[in-house]
Amino acid sequence: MDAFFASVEQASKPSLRGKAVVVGGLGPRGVVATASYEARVFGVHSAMPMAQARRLAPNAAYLVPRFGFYRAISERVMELLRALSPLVEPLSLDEAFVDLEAGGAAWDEQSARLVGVRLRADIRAVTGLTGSVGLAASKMLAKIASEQAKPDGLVVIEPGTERAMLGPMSVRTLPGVGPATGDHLRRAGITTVEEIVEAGEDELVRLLGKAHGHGLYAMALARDDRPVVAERETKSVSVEDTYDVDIHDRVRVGLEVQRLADRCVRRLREAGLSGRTIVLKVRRYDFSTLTRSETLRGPTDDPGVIREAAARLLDSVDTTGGVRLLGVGVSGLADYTQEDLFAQAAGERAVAEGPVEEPAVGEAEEQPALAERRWPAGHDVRHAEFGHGWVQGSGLGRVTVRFETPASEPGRVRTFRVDDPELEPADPLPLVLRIPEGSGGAGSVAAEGGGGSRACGVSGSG
DNA sequence: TCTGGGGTCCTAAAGCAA
DNA sequence: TCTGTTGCTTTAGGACCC
Repeated sequence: MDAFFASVEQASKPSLRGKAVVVGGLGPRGVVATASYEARVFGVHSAMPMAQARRLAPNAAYLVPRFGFYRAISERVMELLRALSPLVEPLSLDEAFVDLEAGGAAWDEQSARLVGVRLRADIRAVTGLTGSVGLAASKMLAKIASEQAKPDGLVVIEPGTERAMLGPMSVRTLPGVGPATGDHLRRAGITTVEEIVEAGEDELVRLLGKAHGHGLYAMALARDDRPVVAERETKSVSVEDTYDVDIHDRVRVGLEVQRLADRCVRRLREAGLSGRTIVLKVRRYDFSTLTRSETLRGPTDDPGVIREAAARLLDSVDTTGGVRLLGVGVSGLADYTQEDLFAQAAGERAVAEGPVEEPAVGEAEEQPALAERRWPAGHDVRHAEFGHGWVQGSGLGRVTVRFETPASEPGRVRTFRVDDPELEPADPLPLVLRIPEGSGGAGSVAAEGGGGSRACGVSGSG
């Protein structure tokens, strides 16, 4: 999907269409999650500190992400993909690989192109948004193709043309080459893909180590046989918070770690998981980051156990000078707990006395709502008199609302007191009024398998 | 006003057992 | 018994991705 978060906001807010829109954390330490193409013109891009974005594009609209809404839209797109093939590998809310050959949806370039064209039309019909499609014989190439297709395009990399295409491209094009590896290679005089090939496999391994070296050399030769895998098991669950100002008070640090442990447990339980290894993450005032971990004898999802482990780990870290981020995570996951095993053993002797109700973890303490927290920029609201709108900004006891809907003309702005009884938070409205019947033609493309594996990337964000 | 949050994978060191 | 090798597990850190 193209500039996904920003595009969703533009689709639901007519007054923002064609305008610079930046979605991300709005606090003093926020970063950009997605910038609309209009905002990118000013040099704003994802992962950029919000403060810098505001300097570059002071007149852009700045909104907080609405993940629940994005997830719902993402799910509709994923459904379209799953109609093409059972092998769909989501990479994020806005990107996925599809193995078209496995789905019998396509077997040669012509049929694949047809599928891509139809898919893009279906995405538009179902979500009102644009998506880009890259078609190629491997995941790496499909991904590169989809990058080239953005925004709102379709690119096919024809078999046989891969090496010539990759050769002059930057090493940074290849998956797994980020800033650090890019620098490393540049210092060795390697800046393009063909220079990787010229350097040779041994040199790459010498420079980058075994796994990375072999892997990158193969990619440079356009060799990539990684399969599209539909169901990948979660390996870890974690939560973390960056604080608006550094925390110096050791007692407060301890309390935050307990809260994070509880949040982590909640997530763990929602996923029906438990884990053996507890990880504490601390980012200090100077941005230096350290982790401490402890592995238990068996997996647990017990809030007390995880809280205690996190507290023990905190004992071993020096927080003088202040901390800017704290995190708690659990890995070594299982879908049972040590206690289950004991219970099972016990259950073989005695009949269960009925389920023991664990006290719900850490609920109750929903913050007494700073007015600004109640009216996050970009979130939908409903006013008894003026109808549906969204928060344009809030502060100083006021909240400014623009009244418009996805289907309306750009609307008018009005300002209210934050405690105005006529105003209440609302759910997002659907972006398209009518979902076309039978769009997508689920499973309607029949075919037998064919030549090389064929991956199709639907991609965006960038 | 410098630098989010949720993940994955790899490496290296150290301890331990065979 | 001493020494060296190998391999597994735990821990810590780093790079990368969206």
